[in-house]
Amino acid sequence: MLTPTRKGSDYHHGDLRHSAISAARNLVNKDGISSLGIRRIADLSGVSPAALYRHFENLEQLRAELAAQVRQELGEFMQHRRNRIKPSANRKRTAILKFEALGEAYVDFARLHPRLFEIAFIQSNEKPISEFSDLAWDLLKESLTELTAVGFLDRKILESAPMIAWSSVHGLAVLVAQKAIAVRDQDGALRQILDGVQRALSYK
Amino acid sequence: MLTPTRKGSDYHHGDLRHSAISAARNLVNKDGISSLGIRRIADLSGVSPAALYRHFENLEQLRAELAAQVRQELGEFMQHRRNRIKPSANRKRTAILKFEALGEAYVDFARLHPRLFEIAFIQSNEKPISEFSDLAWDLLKESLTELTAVGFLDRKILESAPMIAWSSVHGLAVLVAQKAIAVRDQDGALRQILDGVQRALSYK
DNA sequence: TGTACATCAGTGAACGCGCGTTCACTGATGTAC
DNA sequence: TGTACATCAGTGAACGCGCGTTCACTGATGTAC
Repeated sequence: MLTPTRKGSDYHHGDLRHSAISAARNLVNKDGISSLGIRRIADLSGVSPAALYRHFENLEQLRAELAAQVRQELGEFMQHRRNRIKPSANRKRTAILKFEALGEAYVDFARLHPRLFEIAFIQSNEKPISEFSDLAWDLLKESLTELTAVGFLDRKILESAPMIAWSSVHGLAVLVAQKAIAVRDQDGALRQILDGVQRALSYK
Repeated sequence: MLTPTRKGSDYHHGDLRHSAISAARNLVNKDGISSLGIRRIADLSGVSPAALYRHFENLEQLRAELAAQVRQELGEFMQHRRNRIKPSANRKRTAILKFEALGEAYVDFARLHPRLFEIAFIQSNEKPISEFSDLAWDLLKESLTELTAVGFLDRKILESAPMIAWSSVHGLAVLVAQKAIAVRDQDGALRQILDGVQRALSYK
Protein backbone atom coordinates (compact mmCIF):
# COMPACT_ATOMS: atom_id res chain seq x y z
CA MET A 1 0.00 0.00 0.00
CA LEU A 2 2.83 2.32 0.85
CA THR A 3 4.89 0.94 -2.02
CA PRO A 4 3.03 1.29 -5.28
CA THR A 5 4.23 -0.07 -8.61
CA ARG A 6 7.99 -0.05 -8.48
CA LYS A 7 10.11 -0.50 -11.52
CA GLY A 8 12.99 -2.85 -10.89
CA SER A 9 15.15 -0.75 -8.64
CA ASP A 10 14.58 0.55 -5.15
CA TYR A 11 16.45 3.75 -5.66
CA HIS A 12 13.58 5.58 -7.24
CA HIS A 13 10.34 5.32 -5.40
CA GLY A 14 7.98 5.63 -8.31
CA ASP A 15 5.20 7.73 -6.91
CA LEU A 16 6.50 9.42 -3.82
CA ARG A 17 4.16 12.38 -4.05
CA HIS A 18 1.00 10.35 -3.65
CA SER A 19 2.60 7.90 -1.32
CA ALA A 20 3.70 10.74 0.95
CA ILE A 21 0.28 12.27 1.18
CA SER A 22 -1.23 8.90 1.82
CA ALA A 23 1.30 8.29 4.59
CA ALA A 24 0.49 11.71 6.01
CA ARG A 25 -3.18 10.84 5.98
CA ASN A 26 -2.59 7.66 7.95
CA LEU A 27 -0.33 9.44 10.38
CA VAL A 28 -2.88 12.11 11.19
CA ASN A 29 -5.75 9.66 11.23
CA LYS A 30 -4.00 7.56 13.82
CA ASP A 31 -2.05 9.98 15.98
CA GLY A 32 -3.44 13.42 15.32
CA ILE A 33 -2.35 16.61 13.69
CA SER A 34 0.66 17.24 15.85
CA SER A 35 2.21 13.93 14.82
CA LEU A 36 2.50 15.13 11.26
CA GLY A 37 6.14 15.68 10.30
CA ILE A 38 8.53 15.41 7.40
CA ARG A 39 10.65 12.77 9.05
CA ARG A 40 7.76 10.56 10.04
CA ILE A 41 6.23 10.74 6.60
CA ALA A 42 9.59 9.91 5.09
CA ASP A 43 9.93 6.91 7.38
CA LEU A 44 6.48 5.61 6.50
CA SER A 45 7.23 6.05 2.81
CA GLY A 46 10.56 4.24 3.11
CA VAL A 47 12.53 7.21 1.94
CA SER A 48 14.99 9.73 3.36
CA PRO A 49 13.56 13.00 4.68
CA ALA A 50 15.29 15.10 2.05
CA ALA A 51 13.56 13.20 -0.73
CA LEU A 52 10.26 14.86 0.16
CA TYR A 53 11.67 18.23 -0.79
CA ARG A 54 11.66 17.09 -4.40
CA HIS A 55 7.87 17.08 -4.22
CA PHE A 56 6.88 19.64 -1.61
CA GLU A 57 8.28 23.02 -0.77
CA ASN A 58 7.99 22.39 2.94
CA LEU A 59 5.86 20.79 5.62
CA GLU A 60 3.35 23.62 5.49
CA GLN A 61 2.58 22.98 1.85
CA LEU A 62 2.27 19.27 2.38
CA ARG A 63 -0.17 19.83 5.19
CA ALA A 64 -2.25 22.15 3.04
CA GLU A 65 -2.43 19.53 0.31
CA LEU A 66 -3.45 16.87 2.78
CA ALA A 67 -6.19 19.15 4.09
CA ALA A 68 -7.50 19.67 0.59
CA GLN A 69 -7.52 15.94 -0.06
CA VAL A 70 -9.40 15.26 3.15
CA ARG A 71 -12.01 17.86 2.26
CA GLN A 72 -12.42 16.11 -1.06
CA GLU A 73 -12.73 12.78 0.71
CA LEU A 74 -15.39 14.22 2.99
CA GLY A 75 -17.31 15.50 -0.01
CA GLU A 76 -17.20 12.15 -1.74
CA PHE A 77 -18.33 10.41 1.40
CA MET A 78 -21.35 12.70 1.58
CA GLN A 79 -22.10 12.23 -2.08
CA HIS A 80 -21.97 8.48 -1.75
CA ARG A 81 -24.33 8.50 1.20
CA ARG A 82 -26.77 10.79 -0.54
CA ASN A 83 -26.75 8.61 -3.63
CA ARG A 84 -27.91 5.64 -1.61
CA ILE A 85 -31.26 7.33 -1.11
CA LYS A 86 -33.72 5.78 -3.55
CA PRO A 87 -36.06 8.20 -5.27
CA SER A 88 -39.70 7.56 -4.37
CA ALA A 89 -42.99 8.88 -5.64
CA ASN A 90 -43.03 11.43 -2.85
CA ARG A 91 -40.58 13.95 -4.23
CA LYS A 92 -40.62 16.15 -1.18
CA ARG A 93 -39.88 13.29 1.13
CA THR A 94 -37.07 12.12 -1.12
CA ALA A 95 -35.49 15.55 -1.18
CA ILE A 96 -35.60 15.71 2.60
CA LEU A 97 -34.06 12.27 2.95
CA LYS A 98 -31.23 13.26 0.63
CA PHE A 99 -30.70 16.45 2.60
CA GLU A 100 -30.57 14.49 5.81
CA ALA A 101 -28.19 11.98 4.31
CA LEU A 102 -25.73 14.77 3.63
CA GLY A 103 -25.85 16.07 7.17
CA GLU A 104 -25.65 12.62 8.64
CA ALA A 105 -22.66 11.76 6.48
CA TYR A 106 -20.90 14.95 7.49
CA VAL A 107 -21.24 14.12 11.17
CA ASP A 108 -20.41 10.47 10.61
CA PHE A 109 -17.21 11.41 8.89
CA ALA A 110 -16.25 13.50 11.90
CA ARG A 111 -17.11 10.56 14.13
CA LEU A 112 -15.21 7.98 12.09
CA HIS A 113 -12.16 10.12 11.40
CA PRO A 114 -12.02 12.80 14.06
CA ARG A 115 -8.38 13.64 13.46
CA LEU A 116 -8.83 13.92 9.72
CA PHE A 117 -11.88 16.05 10.21
CA GLU A 118 -9.86 18.40 12.36
CA ILE A 119 -7.12 18.90 9.82
CA ALA A 120 -9.57 19.43 6.98
CA PHE A 121 -10.44 22.87 8.28
CA ILE A 122 -7.06 24.00 9.50
CA GLN A 123 -6.22 27.19 7.74
CA SER A 124 -3.25 27.60 5.48
CA ASN A 125 -2.47 31.06 6.78
CA GLU A 126 -2.19 32.71 3.43
CA LYS A 127 -5.49 31.59 1.95
CA PRO A 128 -8.63 32.27 3.92
CA ILE A 129 -11.19 30.15 2.11
CA SER A 130 -13.77 32.90 2.20
CA GLU A 131 -15.71 31.15 -0.48
CA PHE A 132 -15.81 27.42 -0.12
CA SER A 133 -15.08 25.85 -3.45
CA ASP A 134 -15.56 22.52 -1.81
CA LEU A 135 -17.53 19.57 -2.98
CA ALA A 136 -19.29 19.43 0.37
CA TRP A 137 -20.47 22.99 -0.01
CA ASP A 138 -21.68 22.38 -3.55
CA LEU A 139 -23.64 19.34 -2.43
CA LEU A 140 -25.33 21.37 0.27
CA LYS A 141 -26.36 24.11 -2.12
CA GLU A 142 -27.59 21.59 -4.64
CA SER A 143 -29.69 19.92 -1.98
CA LEU A 144 -31.16 23.23 -0.85
CA THR A 145 -32.10 24.03 -4.43
CA GLU A 146 -33.91 20.75 -4.60
CA LEU A 147 -35.70 21.48 -1.33
CA THR A 148 -36.84 24.74 -2.82
CA ALA A 149 -38.07 23.06 -5.98
CA VAL A 150 -40.25 20.63 -4.06
CA GLY A 151 -41.70 23.45 -2.00
CA PHE A 152 -40.13 22.57 1.32
CA LEU A 153 -37.72 25.41 1.83
CA ASP A 154 -39.30 28.70 2.83
CA ARG A 155 -38.44 31.16 0.08
CA LYS A 156 -38.10 33.92 2.68
CA ILE A 157 -34.92 32.36 4.00
CA LEU A 158 -33.50 31.04 0.80
CA GLU A 159 -30.52 33.27 1.26
CA SER A 160 -29.70 32.32 4.80
CA ALA A 161 -30.45 28.62 4.45
CA PRO A 162 -26.89 27.53 3.55
CA MET A 163 -25.39 29.26 6.59
CA ILE A 164 -28.01 27.87 8.94
CA ALA A 165 -27.59 24.32 7.71
CA TRP A 166 -23.84 24.48 7.51
CA SER A 167 -23.27 25.99 10.95
CA SER A 168 -25.59 23.64 12.77
CA VAL A 169 -24.17 20.50 11.28
CA HIS A 170 -20.60 21.73 11.41
CA GLY A 171 -21.03 22.67 15.04
CA LEU A 172 -22.27 19.23 15.92
CA ALA A 173 -19.54 17.58 13.88
CA VAL A 174 -16.86 19.55 15.70
CA LEU A 175 -18.28 18.62 19.07
CA VAL A 176 -18.51 14.98 18.04
CA ALA A 177 -14.98 14.95 16.65
CA GLN A 178 -13.49 16.14 19.92
CA LYS A 179 -15.82 13.93 21.92
CA ALA A 180 -17.37 16.83 23.77
CA ILE A 181 -20.57 14.86 23.31
CA ALA A 182 -20.63 11.40 24.83
CA VAL A 183 -20.76 8.64 22.27
CA ARG A 184 -24.10 7.35 23.52
CA ASP A 185 -25.65 10.80 23.03
CA GLN A 186 -24.36 11.40 19.54
CA ASP A 187 -27.15 9.75 17.58
CA GLY A 188 -29.78 11.57 19.57
CA ALA A 189 -28.01 14.87 19.12
CA LEU A 190 -27.79 14.35 15.37
CA ARG A 191 -31.52 13.67 15.20
CA GLN A 192 -32.20 16.83 17.17
CA ILE A 193 -30.04 18.92 14.89
CA LEU A 194 -31.56 17.55 11.70
CA ASP A 195 -35.04 18.22 13.01
CA GLY A 196 -34.06 21.66 14.20
CA VAL A 197 -32.61 22.59 10.84
CA GLN A 198 -35.77 21.44 9.13
CA ARG A 199 -37.90 23.51 11.48
CA ALA A 200 -35.74 26.49 10.62
CA LEU A 201 -35.89 25.94 6.87
CA SER A 202 -39.50 24.92 6.30
CA TYR A 203 -42.55 27.17 6.02
CA LYS A 204 -44.04 28.18 9.30
CA MET B 1 1.48 42.66 35.08
CA LEU B 2 3.61 39.59 34.86
CA THR B 3 5.24 40.43 38.20
CA PRO B 4 2.62 40.74 40.90
CA THR B 5 3.32 41.84 44.45
CA ARG B 6 6.83 40.78 45.27
CA LYS B 7 8.11 40.76 48.77
CA GLY B 8 11.58 42.19 48.98
CA SER B 9 13.58 39.51 47.25
CA ASP B 10 13.58 38.32 43.69
CA TYR B 11 14.32 34.75 44.52
CA HIS B 12 10.76 33.80 45.26
CA HIS B 13 8.30 34.88 42.69
CA GLY B 14 5.29 35.32 44.89
CA ASP B 15 2.50 34.01 42.76
CA LEU B 16 4.00 31.92 40.04
CA ARG B 17 0.98 29.72 39.57
CA HIS B 18 -1.32 32.50 38.47
CA SER B 19 1.42 34.35 36.70
CA ALA B 20 2.24 31.24 34.68
CA ILE B 21 -1.32 30.67 33.54
CA SER B 22 -1.65 34.32 32.68
CA ALA B 23 1.57 34.12 30.65
CA ALA B 24 0.24 31.01 28.94
CA ARG B 25 -2.94 32.84 28.09
CA ASN B 26 -1.05 35.68 26.46
CA LEU B 27 1.19 33.28 24.60
CA VAL B 28 -1.70 31.37 23.09
CA ASN B 29 -3.71 34.49 22.42
CA LYS B 30 -0.85 35.96 20.41
CA ASP B 31 0.84 33.03 18.73
CA GLY B 32 -1.55 30.12 18.88
CA ILE B 33 -1.79 26.82 20.63
CA SER B 34 1.37 25.32 19.25
CA SER B 35 3.45 28.11 20.75
CA LEU B 36 2.51 26.99 24.24
CA GLY B 37 5.49 25.52 26.06
CA ILE B 38 7.08 25.25 29.47
CA ARG B 39 10.17 27.15 28.48
CA ARG B 40 8.33 30.03 26.90
CA ILE B 41 5.99 30.38 29.86
CA ALA B 42 8.97 30.33 32.19
CA ASP B 43 10.67 33.05 30.15
CA LEU B 44 7.60 35.26 30.21
CA SER B 45 7.25 34.74 33.94
CA GLY B 46 10.90 35.58 34.53
CA VAL B 47 11.65 32.21 36.04
CA SER B 48 13.62 29.09 35.18
CA PRO B 49 11.73 26.28 33.44
CA ALA B 50 12.12 23.89 36.33
CA ALA B 51 10.32 26.27 38.65
CA LEU B 52 7.04 25.54 36.93
CA TYR B 53 7.21 21.95 38.08
CA ARG B 54 6.61 23.16 41.62
CA HIS B 55 3.12 24.18 40.48
CA PHE B 56 2.16 21.91 37.61
CA GLU B 57 2.75 18.26 37.02
CA ASN B 58 3.57 18.81 33.40
CA LEU B 59 2.69 20.83 30.33
CA GLU B 60 -0.46 18.80 29.73
CA GLN B 61 -1.90 19.76 33.08
CA LEU B 62 -1.03 23.39 32.64
CA ARG B 63 -2.77 23.42 29.29
CA ALA B 64 -5.87 21.83 30.76
CA GLU B 65 -6.01 24.47 33.46
CA LEU B 66 -5.62 27.22 30.92
CA ALA B 67 -8.45 25.73 28.87
CA ALA B 68 -10.70 25.70 31.93
CA GLN B 69 -9.87 29.31 32.69
CA VAL B 70 -10.63 30.38 29.13
CA ARG B 71 -13.98 28.61 29.25
CA GLN B 72 -14.72 30.52 32.41
CA GLU B 73 -13.67 33.75 30.76
CA LEU B 74 -15.96 33.01 27.83
CA GLY B 75 -18.84 32.38 30.20
CA GLU B 76 -18.26 35.65 32.03
CA PHE B 77 -18.06 37.52 28.77
CA MET B 78 -21.45 36.12 27.77
CA GLN B 79 -22.93 36.90 31.13
CA HIS B 80 -21.72 40.46 30.98
CA ARG B 81 -23.18 40.99 27.53
CA ARG B 82 -26.51 39.51 28.53
CA ASN B 83 -26.67 41.71 31.60
CA ARG B 84 -26.44 44.81 29.46
CA ILE B 85 -29.89 44.08 28.08
CA LYS B 86 -32.37 46.30 29.89
CA PRO B 87 -35.63 44.66 30.88
CA SER B 88 -38.60 46.23 29.14
CA ALA B 89 -42.35 45.90 29.51
CA ASN B 90 -42.40 43.36 26.71
CA ARG B 91 -41.11 40.31 28.54
CA LYS B 92 -41.01 38.09 25.51
CA ARG B 93 -38.95 40.57 23.56
CA THR B 94 -36.58 41.02 26.48
CA ALA B 95 -36.07 37.29 26.80
CA ILE B 96 -35.28 37.05 23.12
CA LEU B 97 -32.81 39.91 23.28
CA LYS B 98 -31.04 38.29 26.18
CA PHE B 99 -30.91 35.01 24.32
CA GLU B 100 -29.46 36.75 21.31
CA ALA B 101 -26.93 38.58 23.44
CA LEU B 102 -25.56 35.24 24.63
CA GLY B 103 -25.14 33.90 21.10
CA GLU B 104 -23.65 37.12 19.87
CA ALA B 105 -21.18 37.22 22.74
CA TYR B 106 -20.16 33.64 22.08
CA VAL B 107 -19.34 34.40 18.46
CA ASP B 108 -17.71 37.71 19.34
CA PHE B 109 -15.42 36.00 21.77
CA ALA B 110 -14.34 33.63 19.01
CA ARG B 111 -13.79 36.60 16.75
CA LEU B 112 -11.83 38.65 19.29
CA HIS B 113 -9.74 35.79 20.64
CA PRO B 114 -9.69 33.07 18.01
CA ARG B 115 -6.68 31.30 19.46
CA LEU B 116 -8.10 31.28 22.96
CA PHE B 117 -11.40 30.04 21.65
CA GLU B 118 -9.59 27.17 19.98
CA ILE B 119 -7.83 26.01 23.11
CA ALA B 120 -10.97 26.28 25.23
CA PHE B 121 -12.38 23.16 23.63
CA ILE B 122 -9.25 21.12 23.26
CA GLN B 123 -9.77 17.88 25.05
CA SER B 124 -7.69 16.79 27.98
CA ASN B 125 -7.56 13.20 26.83
CA GLU B 126 -8.60 11.67 30.11
CA LYS B 127 -11.76 13.70 30.72
CA PRO B 128 -14.34 13.81 27.99
CA ILE B 129 -16.62 16.59 29.16
CA SER B 130 -19.74 14.66 28.31
CA GLU B 131 -21.74 16.95 30.49
CA PHE B 132 -20.71 20.54 30.26
CA SER B 133 -20.45 21.96 33.72
CA ASP B 134 -19.55 25.23 32.13
CA LEU B 135 -20.90 28.63 32.89
CA ALA B 136 -21.67 29.12 29.21
CA TRP B 137 -23.82 26.03 29.17
CA ASP B 138 -25.66 27.07 32.30
CA LEU B 139 -26.37 30.48 30.84
CA LEU B 140 -27.82 28.89 27.74
CA LYS B 141 -30.12 26.62 29.70
CA GLU B 142 -31.21 29.47 31.92
CA SER B 143 -32.04 31.54 28.87
CA LEU B 144 -34.02 28.72 27.30
CA THR B 145 -36.00 28.33 30.49
CA GLU B 146 -36.87 31.98 30.32
CA LEU B 147 -37.89 31.65 26.69
CA THR B 148 -40.21 28.86 27.72
CA ALA B 149 -41.69 30.93 30.54
CA VAL B 150 -42.58 33.79 28.23
CA GLY B 151 -44.19 31.41 25.78
CA PHE B 152 -41.67 31.72 22.97
CA LEU B 153 -40.07 28.32 22.99
CA ASP B 154 -42.17 25.54 21.51
CA ARG B 155 -42.72 23.02 24.29
CA LYS B 156 -42.52 20.20 21.78
CA ILE B 157 -38.80 20.77 21.34
CA LEU B 158 -37.91 21.79 24.83
CA GLU B 159 -35.63 18.82 25.07
CA SER B 160 -33.72 19.37 21.88
CA ALA B 161 -33.49 23.15 22.15
CA PRO B 162 -30.12 23.28 23.94
CA MET B 163 -28.45 21.10 21.33
CA ILE B 164 -29.91 23.07 18.44
CA ALA B 165 -28.88 26.41 19.86
CA TRP B 166 -25.47 25.28 20.99
CA SER B 167 -24.49 23.52 17.77
CA SER B 168 -25.57 26.35 15.50
CA VAL B 169 -23.76 29.03 17.39
CA HIS B 170 -20.75 26.89 18.12
CA GLY B 171 -20.48 25.97 14.45
CA LEU B 172 -20.49 29.59 13.41
CA ALA B 173 -18.01 30.51 16.13
CA VAL B 174 -15.60 27.84 14.98
CA LEU B 175 -15.83 28.99 11.39
CA VAL B 176 -15.32 32.59 12.45
CA ALA B 177 -12.37 31.74 14.68
CA GLN B 178 -10.51 30.05 11.87
CA LYS B 179 -11.55 32.74 9.42
CA ALA B 180 -13.33 30.31 7.14
CA ILE B 181 -15.89 33.07 6.86
CA ALA B 182 -14.63 36.38 5.49
CA VAL B 183 -14.64 39.16 8.04
CA ARG B 184 -17.08 41.26 6.02
CA ASP B 185 -19.60 38.39 5.99
CA GLN B 186 -19.41 37.57 9.69
CA ASP B 187 -22.05 39.97 10.93
CA GLY B 188 -24.50 38.86 8.29
CA ALA B 189 -23.84 35.23 9.06
CA LEU B 190 -24.45 35.80 12.75
CA ARG B 191 -27.78 37.47 12.01
CA GLN B 192 -28.78 34.55 9.82
CA ILE B 193 -27.90 32.03 12.50
CA LEU B 194 -29.73 33.87 15.25
CA ASP B 195 -32.83 34.11 13.08
CA GLY B 196 -32.52 30.49 12.07
CA VAL B 197 -32.30 29.32 15.65
CA GLN B 198 -35.35 31.34 16.56
CA ARG B 199 -37.30 29.84 13.68
CA ALA B 200 -36.30 26.42 14.94
CA LEU B 201 -37.25 27.12 18.54
CA SER B 202 -40.47 29.10 18.23
CA TYR B 203 -43.97 27.77 17.67
CA LYS B 204 -44.82 27.10 14.07
C1' DT C 1 20.72 -1.64 -31.44
C1' DG C 2 24.22 0.47 -28.63
C1' DT C 3 26.35 4.24 -26.37
C1' DA C 4 27.05 9.03 -24.30
C1' DC C 5 25.04 12.02 -21.51
C1' DA C 6 21.61 15.25 -19.43
C1' DT C 7 18.12 14.96 -16.19
C1' DC C 8 16.35 14.33 -11.94
C1' DA C 9 14.70 11.58 -7.89
C1' DG C 10 16.92 9.76 -4.57
C1' DT C 11 20.85 9.41 -0.36
C1' DG C 12 23.09 10.37 4.01
C1' DA C 13 25.28 13.34 6.89
C1' DA C 14 25.16 17.49 9.08
C1' DC C 15 23.26 22.16 10.60
C1' DG C 16 21.22 24.52 14.56
C1' DC C 17 17.44 24.57 17.27
C1' DG C 18 14.14 24.28 20.96
C1' DC C 19 11.79 21.18 23.42
C1' DG C 20 10.03 18.70 28.28
C1' DT C 21 11.84 16.97 32.15
C1' DT C 22 15.20 15.66 36.05
C1' DC C 23 18.44 16.59 39.64
C1' DA C 24 21.41 18.18 43.12
C1' DC C 25 21.59 22.55 44.84
C1' DT C 26 20.55 27.16 47.29
C1' DG C 27 18.41 31.01 49.19
C1' DA C 28 14.33 33.04 51.54
C1' DT C 29 10.53 32.37 54.61
C1' DG C 30 8.17 31.42 58.66
C1' DT C 31 7.72 28.88 62.87
C1' DA C 32 9.07 26.84 67.56
C1' DC C 33 11.32 27.82 71.52
C1' DT D 1 13.11 39.58 70.82
C1' DG D 2 16.50 36.52 68.88
C1' DT D 3 18.05 32.27 67.08
C1' DA D 4 17.96 27.43 65.02
C1' DC D 5 16.02 25.02 61.70
C1' DA D 6 12.52 22.80 58.72
C1' DT D 7 10.18 23.89 54.69
C1' DC D 8 9.77 24.85 50.18
C1' DA D 9 10.02 27.78 45.93
C1' DG D 10 13.40 28.83 43.35
C1' DT D 11 18.23 27.98 40.26
C1' DG D 12 21.15 26.29 36.55
C1' DA D 13 23.10 22.74 34.21
C1' DA D 14 22.40 18.70 31.91
C1' DC D 15 19.76 14.68 29.80
C1' DG D 16 18.22 12.83 25.37
C1' DC D 17 15.36 13.71 21.79
C1' DG D 18 13.26 14.74 17.41
C1' DC D 19 12.51 18.27 14.54
C1' DG D 20 12.73 20.94 9.51
C1' DT D 21 15.87 21.99 6.26
C1' DT D 22 20.31 22.22 3.37
C1' DC D 23 23.96 20.32 0.68
C1' DA D 24 27.18 17.87 -2.00
C1' DC D 25 26.60 13.55 -3.75
C1' DT D 26 25.01 9.31 -6.51
C1' DG D 27 22.44 6.12 -9.01
C1' DA D 28 18.69 5.17 -12.37
C1' DT D 29 16.13 6.72 -16.27
C1' DG D 30 15.26 8.12 -20.74
C1' DT D 31 16.58 10.51 -24.87
C1' DA D 32 19.59 11.89 -28.95
C1' DC D 33 22.46 10.16 -32.22
